[in-house]
Amino acid sequence: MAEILEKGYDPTKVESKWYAFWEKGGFFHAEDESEKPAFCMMLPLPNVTGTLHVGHALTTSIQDMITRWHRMSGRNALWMPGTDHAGIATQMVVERNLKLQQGISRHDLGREEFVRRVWEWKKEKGGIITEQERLMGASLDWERECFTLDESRSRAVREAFVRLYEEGLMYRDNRLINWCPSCITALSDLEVEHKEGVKGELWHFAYPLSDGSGEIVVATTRPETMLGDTAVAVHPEDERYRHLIGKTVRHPLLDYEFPIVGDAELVDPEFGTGAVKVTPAHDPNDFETGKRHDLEFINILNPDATLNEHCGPFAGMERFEARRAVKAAIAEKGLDRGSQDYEMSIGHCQRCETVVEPYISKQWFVKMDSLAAEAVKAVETGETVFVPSTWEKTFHEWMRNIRDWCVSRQLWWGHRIPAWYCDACGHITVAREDPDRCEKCGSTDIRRDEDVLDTWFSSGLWPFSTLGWPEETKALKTFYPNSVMETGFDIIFFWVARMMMMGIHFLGKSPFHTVYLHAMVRDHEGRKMSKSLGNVIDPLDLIHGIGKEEILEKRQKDAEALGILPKNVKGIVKATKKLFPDGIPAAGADALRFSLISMTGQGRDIKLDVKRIEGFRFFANKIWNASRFALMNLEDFVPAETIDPEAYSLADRWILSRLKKTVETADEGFRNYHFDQASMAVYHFFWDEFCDWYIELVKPALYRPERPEAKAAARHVLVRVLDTALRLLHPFMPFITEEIWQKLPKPADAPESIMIAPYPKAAEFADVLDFEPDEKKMTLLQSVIRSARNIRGECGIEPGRRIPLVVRAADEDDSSLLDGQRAALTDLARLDSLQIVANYEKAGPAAKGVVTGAEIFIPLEGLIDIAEELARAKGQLEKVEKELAACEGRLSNENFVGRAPADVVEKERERARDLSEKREKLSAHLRELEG
RNA sequence: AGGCGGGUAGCUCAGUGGUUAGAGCACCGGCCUUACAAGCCGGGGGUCCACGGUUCAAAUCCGUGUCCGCCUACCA
Repeated sequence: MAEILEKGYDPTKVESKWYAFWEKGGFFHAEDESEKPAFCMMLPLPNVTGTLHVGHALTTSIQDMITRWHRMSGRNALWMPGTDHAGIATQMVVERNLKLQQGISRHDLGREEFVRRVWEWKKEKGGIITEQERLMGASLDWERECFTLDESRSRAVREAFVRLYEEGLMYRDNRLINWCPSCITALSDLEVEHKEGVKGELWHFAYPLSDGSGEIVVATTRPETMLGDTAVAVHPEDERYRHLIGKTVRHPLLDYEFPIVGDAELVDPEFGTGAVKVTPAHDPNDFETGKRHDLEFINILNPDATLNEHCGPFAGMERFEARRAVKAAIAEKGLDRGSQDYEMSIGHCQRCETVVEPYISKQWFVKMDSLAAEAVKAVETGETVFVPSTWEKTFHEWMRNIRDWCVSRQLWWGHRIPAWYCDACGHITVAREDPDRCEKCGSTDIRRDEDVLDTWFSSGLWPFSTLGWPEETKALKTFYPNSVMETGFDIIFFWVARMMMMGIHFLGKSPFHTVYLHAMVRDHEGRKMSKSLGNVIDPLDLIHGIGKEEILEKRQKDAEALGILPKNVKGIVKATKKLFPDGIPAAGADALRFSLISMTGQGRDIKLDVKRIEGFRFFANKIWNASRFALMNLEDFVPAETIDPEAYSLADRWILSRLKKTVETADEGFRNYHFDQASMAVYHFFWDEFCDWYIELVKPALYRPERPEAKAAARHVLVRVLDTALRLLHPFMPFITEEIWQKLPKPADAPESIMIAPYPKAAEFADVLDFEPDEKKMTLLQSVIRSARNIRGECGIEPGRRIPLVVRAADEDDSSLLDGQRAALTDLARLDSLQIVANYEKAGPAAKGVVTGAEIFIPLEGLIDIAEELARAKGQLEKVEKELAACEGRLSNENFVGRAPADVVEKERERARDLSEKREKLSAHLRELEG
C-alpha cells in the first residue's frame, strides 16, 4: 500500500530525518579494515580556520556522490574523513585578535600560552564544520577525529623528518629565503604571491669611483638596499665599463669601499645603465652573484624589516621610511641621477599581504629533485592520472622547475622541528625521541630548534599519517593507496604534488590512482571568495536560508572573530548588504549539491549565482510533486512479476526507451567524471520527458482506462520509471530520493535504503530493447500536439476552450497510430472533437499546421481571425522556404554530393523532400485563405 | 617573461566537423487544466571576439591578432 506524500516539500524536514537514519543504520561507517575496498577515497576535512565556504561543500558533495555511485554499483566503496592540522592561518587569526582586542603580540604571551589559545579557538570553531559536513551527506564525529589525531599525526611527522634527514634529503642551510616581516617567519616560494603591475620607480644614482676619476650610475627599485651593497656589476664585454672592472667605488653614505666586478650572468647591458648594484644579502640574483665573486653579505634588516645596526644613521628606521631617507641623503650629496616610472611585480605574503623581503637566514630545506622526479614518473607511467588531464602538463611544468622547499617557520603553532643543537660541539642531533644529550659529544647542554614545520609538510603526509603510519597498521594496508583524490586545482602544488612525493618516497606507491580536480567556486562576479571582500557564501546559509538582517549580523560577527579591522568589517557588511539585499532563500542540501555538481563541467571557475541554486530547488519540488502524483495513483498497487508487453501503450514504450538512454548517459557520465552531463541528463529526463509528457499521457489510462490491462501496465511503468529515476538521482540528491523511495511500493526483499539499492544500468532494460522505434512514433504525436498548441497560442485561443481538430496523416500507418492516440490528443491539445482523415473536405477556412508526417486543421469558425491566420501561415512559409533554399543549395553543390558521406547526403535529400512538401502544403493553404 | 584556460542569447553556461546553435534564469503573451503558480502552455531574443586558412561542410580544426582570467617566474 503506497503512502501518499504530503503536499508541500520541506527540504529541512526531509534532510535532517534521513541523515539521522543513515547514521543510525551504520551506512556511513562501512570501514571494514579486513578487506581492500574496490573504491576508496579520503575526505580532507577543512582546517578549522573559519574559511568555510561553498568550495568545501563542493568537495564534500562530489566525494559523497562518487562514493554513493560506486556503492550502488555494487562496489565496496567508502570514504573516510581525515582531518589535518590547522596551519598558519589559524594562529594568524588568533594573533590578529590578540592585537586588536588586547593590543598585545604573541611574543607578549609566550609560546605556551599562545599555543593554548590557538587550541581553544580551534575547539570553539569545530561545531560549524560538523553541521556542514553532515548536511552534505558526510559522516563522522568530527570532534573525535580532530582531538584524538594529534598525537599520532605528530609521530608521523617526526618520523618523516628524521628519515629525510638521515637520507640527506632534509638539510639546514643559510640562504636567502622569503621573509614576511609581519608574520616574522620564513615562507616557501609557494606562499609568496606576486602582484603584478605594481607602480614604482626605477631610481638612478651614482657611485663615485674611489680614485676620484669619475662615477658609475646604477638603478634600483629598492633604494634602501644600497645600504647593503657590496659590489657594482657590469657586463665584462661592455665597452663603456670594461676598463672599470677591478676598480672600487666608495659608498657615499656609509664609509666603505667595494669593487666593480664583471658578471655576464647578472648583467644585461641593454637594461638601465648597464651597471647593477649588488646587494647579496637582499636579492636572489645578487645572492648568487655574491657567491660567485666571494663578496661580503651584509644583512641590513632586523626580522621585522626595520633597519639594523649596519645602516649607520638609518638604523632603526622602518624599511619604507628608510627608502625615502636614503634617497634624500643621496640627493643631498649630489648623486641623484633621476628616476623613471616602472612597473614591477612584488611578492606579498599569501596570508597577511605584507610585502615580503628576501632575507638571509638559516632554515631547513627539503631536497626536491629526486622526490619530484619520482612523482613525475608516477604520472608518466599512469600510476596516477589527473582528471581533467590538462592538469598533468601544469603538474610537470612545476615539477621540472622545482626548487628546494623551505620547511621551517618561525611560528609557534605547528609540528616542532625535531632537531637539537649542541653549543659545545656544534653538532645537530635529529631524533625520533627527545634526546637528553648531544649524540656526538654527550653534552647535556643542548637546545631544541625553536621553529615549527610548514603546514604543508604534515599535510603532505596526510594520505598515510591518518592511517597510522609509520605503524604497519591494518588500516594502512587496506586503504593505502586511495582510489581518488578530489580537490580544487588551487592546491595542486601545495598539496597534491607533495602528497605524491611523500607517499612515493615513504611507501613506494603514489597515494591515489586518480586526482580529480574541480573548478573553483567564485562569486557571481567571478571573484575569489574572500572574507575581506564580504562575498563568502556559507553553504549552510544556502541550505537553510538566512534573513537579510541575520546575514549582516553574521558577517559582522564572523569578521570580528577573525580579527579583521573595524573599518574593513564595515566594508564587509556594506558589500553583503549589496550582494544579498533580501538575504538568501532556503534551498536545501539536495538542491545545493545538485547545482554544484551540475556546474562541475565548467572550465576553471564556477560563478555561483544564488539564482541558479533556486532553479534546482524548484527541480526538487518538481520531483516531489511528480512523486506525489505517482503515489496517489498507486494505491492498492501490487508489483507484478511480469507484464505482457502487449499491454504497454505508446507512451509506456516511449518513456521506457528514453529511460534506458538516460541510464546509459548517466553511467557514461560517472565513468568519465562528467558529472554535469550525468546530472543534467537525469534532470531533463525527469522534467521534460517524464513530467511534461509521460505523466500527462498516462492520465487518460489511469483515470478512464479503455481496458484494465492498460491501467495495470501504466501503473507498472509509472512505478518502474519513478523507482529508476530516483536511483539515478540518488548520488546527486540523496535526501529527497530516499524519502520518496521509501514510500514507493516495493517487493518485500527490497533493500532497507536507496543508498544500497542498485544503481540503474542498461542491463535492466533488456525487455525494452525493441522499443526504440516508438520514439519516432512519439515524435509524430508530440509534433501534432505542439502544432495544435502553437496555433492556439499564436491565435489567442484561451487554453480553457476546447476546439475541433482535423488531422490528415501522411500514410495509413501514421493515421492508425494517431487514431490510437485519441485520448492523448484530446487531453493534451484540449479538443472537443477530433477527426483523423485521409482527405479533408473543408467546410470553410481553417488554420493549418504542417509537421513532418501530418497536416492539422483547426476550422476557423468563431475561433480565429482570418487575417491573423494569414500572417501566421506566411511566417511559417517564410521559415520553411529559407531552410529549403539552404538545403537545396547544398544539394546542388556537386562537391557536397560527391564528397560528403552517403548517409549525410541521403539525409539532406530526405529533408529537402520533407521541406518542399511542407512548402507546397503551406502555399496551398495561403492561396485558399487569400482566395 | 613563460604556461594554461576562456570570449556563444540580457545574465550564468552547455555544445570538439553535418539538419533550423541549446539549457536555466530574465523577458513578452495566455492560463489557479483534479501532482505541482516553487507550476503549465505558447513566444521573442544570438554576425558563436576579429581576420585569415583547411574542408563539400567550421561555434567546433589550424594560424594570427585582441580582450579577460588564472598559474608559474630571481630581470636591477
